[in-house]
Amino acid sequence: MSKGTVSRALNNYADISPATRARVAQAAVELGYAPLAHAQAIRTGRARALGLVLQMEQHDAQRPFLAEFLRGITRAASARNWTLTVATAESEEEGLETYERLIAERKADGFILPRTRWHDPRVALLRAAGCPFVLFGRTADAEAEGCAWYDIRGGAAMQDAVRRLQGFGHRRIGFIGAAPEFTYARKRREGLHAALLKAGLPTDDVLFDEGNATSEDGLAAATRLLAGKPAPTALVCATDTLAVGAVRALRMQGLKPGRDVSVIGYDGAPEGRAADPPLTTYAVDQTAAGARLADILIALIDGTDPESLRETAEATLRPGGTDGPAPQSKRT
Amino acid sequence: MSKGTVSRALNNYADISPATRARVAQAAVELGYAPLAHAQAIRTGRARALGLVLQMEQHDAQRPFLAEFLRGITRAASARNWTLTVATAESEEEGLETYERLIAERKADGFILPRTRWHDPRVALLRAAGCPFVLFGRTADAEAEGCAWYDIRGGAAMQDAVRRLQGFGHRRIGFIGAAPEFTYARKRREGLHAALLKAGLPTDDVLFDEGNATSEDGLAAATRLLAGKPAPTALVCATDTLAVGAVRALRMQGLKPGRDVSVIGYDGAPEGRAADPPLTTYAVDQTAAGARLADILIALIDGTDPESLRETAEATLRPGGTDGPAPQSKRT
DNA sequence: CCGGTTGACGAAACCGGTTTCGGTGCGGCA
DNA sequence: TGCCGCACCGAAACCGGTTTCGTCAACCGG
Repeated sequence: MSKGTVSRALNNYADISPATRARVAQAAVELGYAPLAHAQAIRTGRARALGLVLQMEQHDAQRPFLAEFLRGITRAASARNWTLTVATAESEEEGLETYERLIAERKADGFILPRTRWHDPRVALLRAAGCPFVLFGRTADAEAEGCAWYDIRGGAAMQDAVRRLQGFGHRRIGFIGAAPEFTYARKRREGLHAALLKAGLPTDDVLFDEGNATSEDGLAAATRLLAGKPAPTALVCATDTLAVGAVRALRMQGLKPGRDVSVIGYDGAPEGRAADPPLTTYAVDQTAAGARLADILIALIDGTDPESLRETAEATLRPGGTDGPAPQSKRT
Repeated sequence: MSKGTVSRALNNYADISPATRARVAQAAVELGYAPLAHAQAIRTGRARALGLVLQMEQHDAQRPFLAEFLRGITRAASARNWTLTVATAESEEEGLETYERLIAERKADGFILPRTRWHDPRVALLRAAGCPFVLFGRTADAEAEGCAWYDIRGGAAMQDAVRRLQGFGHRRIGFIGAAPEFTYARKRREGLHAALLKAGLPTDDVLFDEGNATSEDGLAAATRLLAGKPAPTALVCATDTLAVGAVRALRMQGLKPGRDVSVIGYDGAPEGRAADPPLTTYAVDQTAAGARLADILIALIDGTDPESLRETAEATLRPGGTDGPAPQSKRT
């Protein structure tokens, strides 16, 4: 039997009789034969590999759920017999070089772009290289540029947080935000701001403390916000990492989270769940996100129209013990 | 110029004149040319890809430092122009199947085996397939089987912990261990036991609580140990995750970590560093480990003798606030 | 001045698949 | 019976590199 026949049989070509196809499949199992991925790639141009470049910034908010994220990607990928190629970079320049190298060597057929920035240089690079990619989050002009994306509507979660806190009787709500060049930070801040406006609650600039990353940043920001007069009775945080720091700030001031001051986080990070009391947060399903991103990217590589590959999902409230009714007596 | 010449020029063959070599290199830069990795692989048999299969057990102690570990691997790999292929598996069976698939398709030239078990089925599988691999940790017969490895001497850290606690005046030291089928758990337990014996301190069975994984397990184990009579004045934990739970157990009993009971962890996990007070722990440099593992594996694939590719490193003490002098008054 | 080496490169085989193309055998129809 | 068309499969080109082999020119010593 010629190798051409074998190849067509394994690839389900129409001009192979069912009998032959079965015989080939049988023999493949017996011999433990599987076509070498790179030998296929040379002709098809498909390495059947997704690419993921992790930018290891000093305080990578993504680290706690990296494992879940990878799990989602690789599960979806291997279901279609694809694999994941991971690279890391210490800086933005190195990151861009890494994309170029992976594209040039064709180590990956397309990329998942985590932690999108509002103006993201990776988009221009990949577009120029003609390399497919899917955004986790969006950029300022993702729509106009015809990008595919998967986005968790963090703004909606912030609105829900405001509703929840308002229901608890809170009126003065502070925000501990992250670096606004990241889309997620920007969207969460905008969502909170809009919700406060809509609810008729104060939106003083002094209530918004942005540019934070680490737990220590969260502690410092909470300390600043609580020093305001009047002080907010609730703090909404852009990430759980920040929220953990904020809770620690409360403790240092002898305040009880959930009673004296409410704290709500975002992410659903393990350190929040394990904290005492557990953090009230809007949890993101990172496994599902990774899986959908992989599916979208593979569809994109297979030629699907990017405009039809845009999905959003919601973060879901995971009530903990760090929020509750606003204190009646005015604290000073 | 023929493509054969170009290939030899780029691969530094001896029979290419320096002038031609320079001209080719120049042209490659100008045209932005880089050989397609899979096209090279077809002839050389090298995909220049390392493989890493993560077994996503329910409570994967490795998750907190996965990012650092990946960083180390990919940094070392890309320095030699290799990449990393990552896969995940939900169970051991699925893990073994994943190795087989990756080997059959030659998506990876070799594997890094994290979280080695004392009797590890992956070794037999990879050995049978003739696929190079390096162990992070060792197996029972790694030496006899001629395996390459990189190992952090957790047993030595445990010995150091005993010395440290003995210096603080502790005599009755408990151990919160992990599942003993994992090499790291076994070695840490053995190290502690040996050190206690050597120091002439008690080694009652009741002082050893094994098979724990999560922070909740650590809490429960600490509660059990502290209920013993006489109760230990110090707890050494196989992982920081367990130690965090142990500290919480102390708090629930109104005991102050570092004063009433000392707790020492192992790993150097971020949740321990960020805890209050910061956890005293033996920190492992996961980035360095990943980097060395990658270097070793590449050397192995290039044909170096495995027996010469065995390295060990030490965990380093990172003093925190959870240990200190033994309480003078006998607690009941 | 000439034969033999050697250095440097081109030509072509090769890697293991995919895809195109052409041919064979068979059945159906006139 | 003869012709056509179709289903099916083998042969060969092709993908983009690597590696082997052979050739040619220059250079060397005698």
